[in-house]
Amino acid sequence: MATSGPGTRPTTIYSVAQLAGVSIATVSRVLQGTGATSPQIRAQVLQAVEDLEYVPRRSARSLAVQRHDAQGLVVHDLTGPYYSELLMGYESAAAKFGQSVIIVVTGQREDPEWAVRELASRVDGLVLANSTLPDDEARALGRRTPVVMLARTAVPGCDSVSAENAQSARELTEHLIAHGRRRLFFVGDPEGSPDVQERYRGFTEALSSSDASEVGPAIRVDFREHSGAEVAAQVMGHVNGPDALVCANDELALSTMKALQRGGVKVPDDIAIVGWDDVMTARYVSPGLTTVRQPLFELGRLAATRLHERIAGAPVAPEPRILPTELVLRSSCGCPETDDRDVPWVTS
Amino acid sequence: MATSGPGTRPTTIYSVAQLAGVSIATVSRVLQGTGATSPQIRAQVLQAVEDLEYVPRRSARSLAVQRHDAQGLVVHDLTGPYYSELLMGYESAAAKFGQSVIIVVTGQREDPEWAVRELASRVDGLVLANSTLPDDEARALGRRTPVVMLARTAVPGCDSVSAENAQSARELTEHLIAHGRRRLFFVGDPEGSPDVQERYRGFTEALSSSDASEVGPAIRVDFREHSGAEVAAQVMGHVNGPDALVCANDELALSTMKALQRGGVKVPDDIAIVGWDDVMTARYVSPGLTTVRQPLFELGRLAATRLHERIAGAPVAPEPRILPTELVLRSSCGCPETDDRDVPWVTS
DNA sequence: TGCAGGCTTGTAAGCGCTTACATAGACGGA
DNA sequence: TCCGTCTATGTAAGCGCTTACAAGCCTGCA
Repeated sequence: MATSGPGTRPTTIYSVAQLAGVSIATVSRVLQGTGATSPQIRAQVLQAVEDLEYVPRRSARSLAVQRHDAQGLVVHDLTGPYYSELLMGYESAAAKFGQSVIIVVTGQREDPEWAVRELASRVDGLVLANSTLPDDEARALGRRTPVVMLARTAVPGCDSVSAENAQSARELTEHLIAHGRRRLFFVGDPEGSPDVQERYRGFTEALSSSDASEVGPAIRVDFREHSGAEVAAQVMGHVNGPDALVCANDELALSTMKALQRGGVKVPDDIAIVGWDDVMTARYVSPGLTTVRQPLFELGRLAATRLHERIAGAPVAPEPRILPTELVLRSSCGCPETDDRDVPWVTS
Repeated sequence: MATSGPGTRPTTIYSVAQLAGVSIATVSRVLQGTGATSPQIRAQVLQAVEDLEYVPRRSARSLAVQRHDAQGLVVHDLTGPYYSELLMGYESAAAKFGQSVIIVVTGQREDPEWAVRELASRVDGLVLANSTLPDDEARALGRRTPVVMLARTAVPGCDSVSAENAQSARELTEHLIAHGRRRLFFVGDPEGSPDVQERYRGFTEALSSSDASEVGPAIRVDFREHSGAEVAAQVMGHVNGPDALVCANDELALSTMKALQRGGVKVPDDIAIVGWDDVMTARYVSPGLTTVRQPLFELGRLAATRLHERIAGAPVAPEPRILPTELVLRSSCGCPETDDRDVPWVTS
């Protein structure tokens, strides 16, 4: 029974109070459940609320209680499977705390810093993913509002959650060496993101602590799919090229693999290829792509949870929280064809 | 030079006014650019704003101007590549209008309707994707605030944007018939979403206007990857099984294809398979998956734009806005191996 | 010199909600 | 019967911002 049509004044706490024959304070108390109220009055108020389809204005409440019940999530882009799952985890945790999430994608913004400041004024705290804001800006923000860093180098005064990178890179590299590979190259630009930087670090560490080969410079390309052709061309041009490629992510690994295969290179016989993220395609291509699975949903959830705690008054955690990752061995590294555990097309 | 530390009172328009030696009205006018201000005063104010790192409280402004400069986006889940791109398009358009976007994922909510009502109280309008709220609830919402329906059957009083489905389904089906296929089955549950319902309609229309075969019932399974094995088992059980499968989306098509291949069925020789969405995997598998590409980014952008117009006062569009889709022919339908236009691993 | 009229700035009244405090009954014990 | 106490409700003061309106100042013209 909405009495509010176009032109009618919107229903406020005053309309409800009037209809229920009580004061606005009483309405507020009934709705908040704060303060004692007689069952009689409560019923009247709730009835009026229902009749008018009353929903309190968020902005008025925020102004009064100095709280938004909302968290901000700032990411650079949303492409790839990476973010949808992260976002799911984030949103689901935030929902449990009764928090809304406002999302800002800085990638295409003309003025990211302004966007984030603006965001900060409508939330109780924010999560900053990598490649969104420079560290000093982040730190400044962290002084005024709770901030959690996501998959990015720790900043003093801010919490930090991320997935483990260097260790898995080391394992992956050692695994390739165990397969007899000796000329390993890293593909992707370590400057591009802290994640990749860590992966590159793990890669070089594993390499230099073995007698496999000298550590060559990384093949610096953009992380996106279109770089594959470029990498393949570069690799096939070598006289004594690599026999293994550690790629910064799966998109890069997959497109490189395809381009090499089209060029007549055999994977993994001639060149082994591995990546990061375990995207859906990784288990559909042939050979299956060996990669590293990140707990993305969990990462999102953790970020939301930590931010919520901070908003509730918890102190900044002294240590960054780092989630373990998991090697997924398929056959692009030289392992025998997968036995199909955990692939969805097999009934178990 | 943030003078605000923990414990200090937060900076408000009053602090700025005081520091600049003017009234709060003047500060507001300078910041809004409304009303004439002398260059002298303006400079003082801006200086103070900078010194204090002042950002106006959003809630106070919203309360005063009765506007949030925010849009709500309600989706059922975020899995798959579908939503990340849609979201990118949405966010980028909204950003251009100076709008924030607050996102609610109803999938795991205990009370979606409450969540959406709550959302409605902190935004100027909302976009409702399919499978989020029942129609009557949506319509009720549409009476009180601008609402745009996304990829969902039109609701009177609400705008509606979606991608074309029936037509492409018809084309896809006719294409398979032209390949000589005669026993075509649809895979996926038409009840599951309006999109799929439309696709099924196109499928049956094409079939009944040809002399290919009778229209069999759809193989009703969940849209997710794990259904592939089930479909394959069902299909291989037939004595005179299908020679073509039109799957409701790519995930289903891909997992079914894999499962069939593992069962010794040749694609496309024994059975042709097609899907919808053109996910990344579709161009990496062998044979390449014939599918339908939807303009997701554009769809997101359109939804944001339409909502913005509605918020600005435009009337509800009488007709739903339907974006065209595009057939992507690869070889799972029986076409010869793709010539690799538009695949990223080929330098052009 | 006086005053109309155009600028610039200040004053103050909201916007809708929460909440500290005041107030009015109801009840029980002295 | 009176008063202290407790409970249920109302009153009113904000929260930080915008904006209609008032007020002051300066310019230029009669």
